[in-house]
Amino acid sequence: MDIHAVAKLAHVSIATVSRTINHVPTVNAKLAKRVWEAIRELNYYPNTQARALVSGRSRLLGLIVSEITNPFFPELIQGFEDVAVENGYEILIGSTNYDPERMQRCIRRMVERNAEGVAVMTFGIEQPLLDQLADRNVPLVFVDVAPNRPAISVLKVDYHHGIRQGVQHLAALGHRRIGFVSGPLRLHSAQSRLAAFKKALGECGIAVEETLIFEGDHTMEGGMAAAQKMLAGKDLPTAIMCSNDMLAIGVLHELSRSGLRVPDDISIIGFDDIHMAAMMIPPLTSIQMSRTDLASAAVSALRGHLEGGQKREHRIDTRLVVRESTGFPRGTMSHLRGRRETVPAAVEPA
Amino acid sequence: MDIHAVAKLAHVSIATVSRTINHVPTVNAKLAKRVWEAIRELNYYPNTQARALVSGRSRLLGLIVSEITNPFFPELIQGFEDVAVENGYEILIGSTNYDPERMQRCIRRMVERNAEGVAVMTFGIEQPLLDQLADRNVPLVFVDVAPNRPAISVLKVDYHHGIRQGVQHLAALGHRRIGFVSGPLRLHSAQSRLAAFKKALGECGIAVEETLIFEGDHTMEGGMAAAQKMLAGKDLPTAIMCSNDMLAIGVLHELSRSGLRVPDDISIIGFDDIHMAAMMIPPLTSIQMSRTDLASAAVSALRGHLEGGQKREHRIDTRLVVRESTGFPRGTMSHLRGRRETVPAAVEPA
DNA sequence: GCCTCGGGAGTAAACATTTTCTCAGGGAAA
DNA sequence: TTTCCCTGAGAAAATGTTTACTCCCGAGGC
Repeated sequence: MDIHAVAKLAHVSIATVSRTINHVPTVNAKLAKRVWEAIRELNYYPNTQARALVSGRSRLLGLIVSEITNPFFPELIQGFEDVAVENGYEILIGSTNYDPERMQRCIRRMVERNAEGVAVMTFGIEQPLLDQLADRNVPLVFVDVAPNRPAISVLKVDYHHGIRQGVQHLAALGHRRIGFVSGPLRLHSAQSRLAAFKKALGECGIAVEETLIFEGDHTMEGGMAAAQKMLAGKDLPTAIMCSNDMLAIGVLHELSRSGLRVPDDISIIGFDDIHMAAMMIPPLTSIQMSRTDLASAAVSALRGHLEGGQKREHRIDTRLVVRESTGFPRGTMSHLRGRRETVPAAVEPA
Repeated sequence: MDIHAVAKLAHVSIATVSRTINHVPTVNAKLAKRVWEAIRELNYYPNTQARALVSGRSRLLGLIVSEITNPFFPELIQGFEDVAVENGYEILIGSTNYDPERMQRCIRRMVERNAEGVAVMTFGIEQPLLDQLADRNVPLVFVDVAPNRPAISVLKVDYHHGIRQGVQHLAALGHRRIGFVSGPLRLHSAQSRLAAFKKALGECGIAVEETLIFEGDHTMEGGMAAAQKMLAGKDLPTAIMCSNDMLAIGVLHELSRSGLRVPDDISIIGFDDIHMAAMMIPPLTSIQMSRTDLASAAVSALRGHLEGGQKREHRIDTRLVVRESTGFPRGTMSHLRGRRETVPAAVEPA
């Protein structure tokens, strides 16, 4: 069931079969028809490794994410896969779990399998590890920040836009003490989000209070831990912004365990707007960063490098999605409670 | 940077390099050392496609899941990947989204890439589509049910055990009207879960009421829709069991939107025990089906076919994990509320 | 001392393609 | 009619491995 069988059945040479399969235009229509019929009849599939070997093109794109169990990433992977497959590429997934050793193995696998391009969506680079890829001139895409070399693109996320919308939303509701649960600050994206938050506070005329800023780790457990620390402090914030939705879910959970109500006692805003956010109780106000945009920008950046185009920088927007985890701060405008104009009415306790 | 370069640098033949890499024991230790040094110095990686081409082994395992955005599957993928990589395999992921056309493409990709084995974890087979794989004698693993052919294994999930525990738990709390939100009934696994539920009801001496059984689709939206239908009925159940956690989360969300409290008004039990279940408000009582067990059973079944072992059937356990979404039915034993002995005290509203 | 056996290393074939040459044949121009 | 060019198809080289086969050399047995 190789190309020779097809050639024999179609009474042509193997070269003609190959050309037919690859849609080389010089092949005679009549022969091509015979070839396609033979292919169908034999149920023939070209051998990918042989193709890759001789052509030097694996048609494989790598995607390295930090944590496949964070729902943000499956949504991203889905989009990435769809766009990649659409363009005739297969994808290779690696999940690092923030572990440099796993990262190392992922990269090794990408190199071994000859991935033609790799998207590193871990939101934080481990520079030395990636040299193996960069040294081989494998096109790369990063998020936020990237070494400045040829064949490397960056997806610049405009954290500031969405986060400012979030802070403005809180400020408009009357919040002045706004806490922040950050991601691990060694991650560039976590730093950017925190910086955007501080900047937005300034723009709203609110002073930054370092005691209201907690470092988490982008997991639900991290959110719980941060909330516990926060609750242990004496002067609670009236609203908390989180560096991602998983943190927000953890915070929400911990507040609920402590008997605090969201948004009546404390408002919460997440980041990413994962699908699950809308299902939380209360549904989580969050800052959306489109996974499909991110995915298609990543693929198109890689394709750019591979197929001649370029455009080294892509911009990704963020925007606030208001749901029911944000409301007026406790004690203010309480007579209006339940009649908020900016958010749909939450389910109030009986 | 191919094997010849290494051979040259180490002053040996390419065959010796190949043997060294593959740990063929006959190679002289001294030469092997020279080879390894050369490999390190050149930073050489063997070309996977060439290896695969000549050896006929791609060292690729396929994993087809129904929906990568359902958190159950990333957890499964994680486990599968870990075990596969541990055994020197790479994985190829396909997500069908319950769409036969996508399934078709997934299978085609698996065949084209020469996957050595494929785990079909869609919890429901599309028989004719899989013939392409079966015809090529690719070892397969299914969940619950599989065509009886050589090189095909089944992972039999013992739904009944966990579901019975769940029903018993509810019955012990005093529930007699227990609803069920099933998955899509064309999926074998959804049918099995429903059947196990009915059987367990019988064992607890509770009659099956068909009007309390709703068909969902294993998504949160499906759970919401089912809950809406349920709420539209006149005689509400006091507890609801769901065919997976996503449904349960949807139901929880919809009940909350309607002002009903869980577990005070209605108890809920999910299935799968995804990580997120513990973070819901209230934390979801669920029936655990271990992803890591499933993953390692799948890989070991495939390896069995590939490397000579066999064992065609693996058993997967399920067990109840009690959290706070289950409690006494409304109106009964209300004097005991807050003093349940079987469940940790829930956070009661003030 | 010679022959045989075997350990260990090298040579070359095989794997299934793509792609560059090469060549045949036909049509058009001189 | 001859020559040139062009179209289209086949032959063969090349891709980077693994592995069967060969070969050399040393040791041991007769």
